[in-house]
Amino acid sequence: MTQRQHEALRADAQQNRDRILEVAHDALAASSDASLNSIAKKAGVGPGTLYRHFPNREALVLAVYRHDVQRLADSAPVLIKEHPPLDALRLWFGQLAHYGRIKHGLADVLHAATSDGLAGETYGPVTGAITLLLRACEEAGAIRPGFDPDDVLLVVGFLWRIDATDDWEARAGRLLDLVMDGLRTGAPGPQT
Amino acid sequence: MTQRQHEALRADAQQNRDRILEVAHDALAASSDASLNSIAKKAGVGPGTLYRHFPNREALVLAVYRHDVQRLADSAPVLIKEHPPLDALRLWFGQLAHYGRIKHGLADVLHAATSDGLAGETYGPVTGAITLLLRACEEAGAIRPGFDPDDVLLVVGFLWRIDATDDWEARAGRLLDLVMDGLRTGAPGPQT
DNA sequence: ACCTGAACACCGTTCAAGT
DNA sequence: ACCTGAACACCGTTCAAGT
Repeated sequence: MTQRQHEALRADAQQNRDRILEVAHDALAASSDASLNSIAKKAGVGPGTLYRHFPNREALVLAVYRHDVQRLADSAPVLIKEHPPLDALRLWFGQLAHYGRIKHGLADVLHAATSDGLAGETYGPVTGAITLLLRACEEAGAIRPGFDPDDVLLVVGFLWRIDATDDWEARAGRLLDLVMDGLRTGAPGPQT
Repeated sequence: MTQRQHEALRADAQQNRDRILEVAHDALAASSDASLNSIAKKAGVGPGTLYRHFPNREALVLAVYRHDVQRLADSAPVLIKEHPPLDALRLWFGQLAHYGRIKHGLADVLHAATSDGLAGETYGPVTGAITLLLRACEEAGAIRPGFDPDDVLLVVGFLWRIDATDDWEARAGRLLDLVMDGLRTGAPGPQT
């Protein structure tokens, strides 16, 4: 279960790193804007130690959710195998929705990561999954070709901004349908 | 040009209020997360004075952008008169995009205001404008009926999250087309 | 190599004291 | 009735000093 991150950290450093991630995971789940100082304190390390491992909040959050993001991304090919492409896409969006709701802190970070160069690291798999799903749909002739995965993710970003009312699932469903309809073949070109 | 906000503030209070709004407008345009303390200082008032007029950041931002929001809302009926409904909707989205880009600080606040009860005050006109546009489109048979204005605004929220690259207009255009296609009549019901 | 924790500049927010 | 500005608890971040 222990992971060698960069290669051969000193034993105590590795312990600190793991402990910080563990604490951060809980703290961020409880409140997505938990302060770094408070996380450090809960982890029993000085603030300097936290900053040594994670130079900024974004780096920490990305590290915390790395595994979850990977799991989400990995589900894409599975869905494609088990469902028609369009259904797979829609189902994956559904997972994305639930995912983004629980790990609430991730939303902003994901977007921030898009614009910066560091897409490849943690955020890349998400783009990869969308690419895969879009391609499958294209090949089946179910959606119009030429959509950019990042664009699609940007549009679907509303999922993270639906408030936690009790009908959020219905709302998310309706809005996902709206987007799906926009992606589909059959929507006309320009004008009425 | 001076506005009686709540009714009969004392003269110096009114001056302070105006001055704060003026400074805040510039400061927020320069950096959407300018601190309230720094705004108070630039306005030449103590922090307490700022808090007396605006109990929190949200209240200040809403007050600052009140007029701009109103102007945006007012353009909706004009567009409807001058264009076919679907074009009007699309054009209005375009204005919303430009608007949201310049007054960058407003984006989050708008969303925050949606969930809280205070929609009516500053945010209401936006919903009103969308309602108007959607209704015109429905009556022309151009879009499917039953869309919730808040839902539409939520989806279109990606406009505020497109980064300020030089092709953002093209990107925004593509994504708006996507949404428009989802709204249109002609998009099939369920399934491939 | 790595950790500690005091320290810095700053944040939002409050409130006694003034006029 | 309104304003001032010191004060509080906290934030992110740094860095000398320790082991």
